[in-house]
Amino acid sequence: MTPRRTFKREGEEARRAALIDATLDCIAEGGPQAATVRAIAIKAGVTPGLIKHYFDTKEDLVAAAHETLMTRMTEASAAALDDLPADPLARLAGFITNAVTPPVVDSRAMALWAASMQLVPRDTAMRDVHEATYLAFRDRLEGMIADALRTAGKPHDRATTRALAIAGNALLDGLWIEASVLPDQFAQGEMRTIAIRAFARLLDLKLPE
Amino acid sequence: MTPRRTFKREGEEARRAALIDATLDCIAEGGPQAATVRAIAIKAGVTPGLIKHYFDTKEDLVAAAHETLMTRMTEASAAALDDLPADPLARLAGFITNAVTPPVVDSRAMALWAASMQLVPRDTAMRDVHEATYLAFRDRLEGMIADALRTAGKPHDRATTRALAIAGNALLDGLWIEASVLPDQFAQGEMRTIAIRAFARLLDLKLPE
DNA sequence: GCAGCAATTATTCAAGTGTATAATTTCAGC
DNA sequence: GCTGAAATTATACACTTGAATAATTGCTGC
Repeated sequence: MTPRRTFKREGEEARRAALIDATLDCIAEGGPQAATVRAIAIKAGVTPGLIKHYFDTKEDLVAAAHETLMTRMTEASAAALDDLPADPLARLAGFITNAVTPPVVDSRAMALWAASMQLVPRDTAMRDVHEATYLAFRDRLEGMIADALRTAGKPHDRATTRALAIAGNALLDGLWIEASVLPDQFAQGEMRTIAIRAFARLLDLKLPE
Repeated sequence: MTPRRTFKREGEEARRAALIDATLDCIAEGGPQAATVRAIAIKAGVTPGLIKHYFDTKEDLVAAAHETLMTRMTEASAAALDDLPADPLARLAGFITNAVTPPVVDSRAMALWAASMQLVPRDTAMRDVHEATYLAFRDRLEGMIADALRTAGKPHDRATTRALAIAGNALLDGLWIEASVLPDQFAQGEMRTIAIRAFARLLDLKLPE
């Protein structure tokens, strides 16, 4: 008889995290259909049965994975804030740069994001997560836009900053997508320049390039 | 014995189109995993075996479906051009409006688009299709931007119009996504106003609202 | 060190998957 | 009307899927 495979006990949190990471890896590499319980288990270094132990159903695991993904994206953009300068104009410029250059720009991240977006229209829970994530990012951008406008002595009422944040957010999203998916279409540093100048014209401000 | 199901012969083109439409319906409703040969066949009103007759493999059918989807999106934006006014500023404004309002804004279309985007990073054929589609749309936008700038007597060299087209395209994409996915976040007509004003500031032009 | 519990693996199962092949039916050309 | 070829259906199959259950193992508290 082949001996039963040896194993080590990990904490619940570690195992759940490992399974979620494995799920995201599978989806990134082969799409949702590649994220089978067996493939996930192998990538997590575990047998399929364990999934059932930590998640009632595979659907639960996939949902947890998508929620984790969105949370991480939000946290990543928040963490980058700490390294930005205090001056509102430089701060906004740094924020924009981060959004349209690696490592935020990344084809794997964009594939995962697309997988999540696909679920949003038909899954209420996913829509709620997306809505919260979207608004959190946009609100942060709106705050920085308001600060930048105030510094420059420009009007910055709520109606104006809201509209500019919606447009600015859309601009960053669109640039992020294309930079991630068609990197060869853009020269080194071109995206950054385009993004900064577009924001400068959008806000009618001089932003440090 | 239950009698064998009666059928009618359709032309090859009609059947292929029906199968492709059925595939897109399945993906839109339940994601790629819902697009099984049986589900597709039922929706197309045929039996699963027929798929094999028109497509060597299911993968071929799915690939054809995605290519058709992208082609249709391009054609839809091209068709709308014919109904636009000739005046460059009004024409650009109309083009922008189309991109951020129904029927172009549509959650089903956005779910399908997300499904395609997910494939792009790991499927060269899909990337080629996406790249061609993206450039076709962007070039069209660049032409309209150049016309609008010329009309207004503003500089419109290639380097400038290229950067503005990349940014404008990203802006429209981002707004289209959010309008499609979170329609409740925006008041009636708000997206249109935001898009027009954002373009006006981006190009430093007065666009008809 | 040992008892017992929970974590983990192994095994099993029914349902669903894509595809290949055989059996029929439609329809165009004569 | 026949006939033959092509379109379509029906059937079969091997494999994968998610889940449920049983068997074992690692570990904590004593």
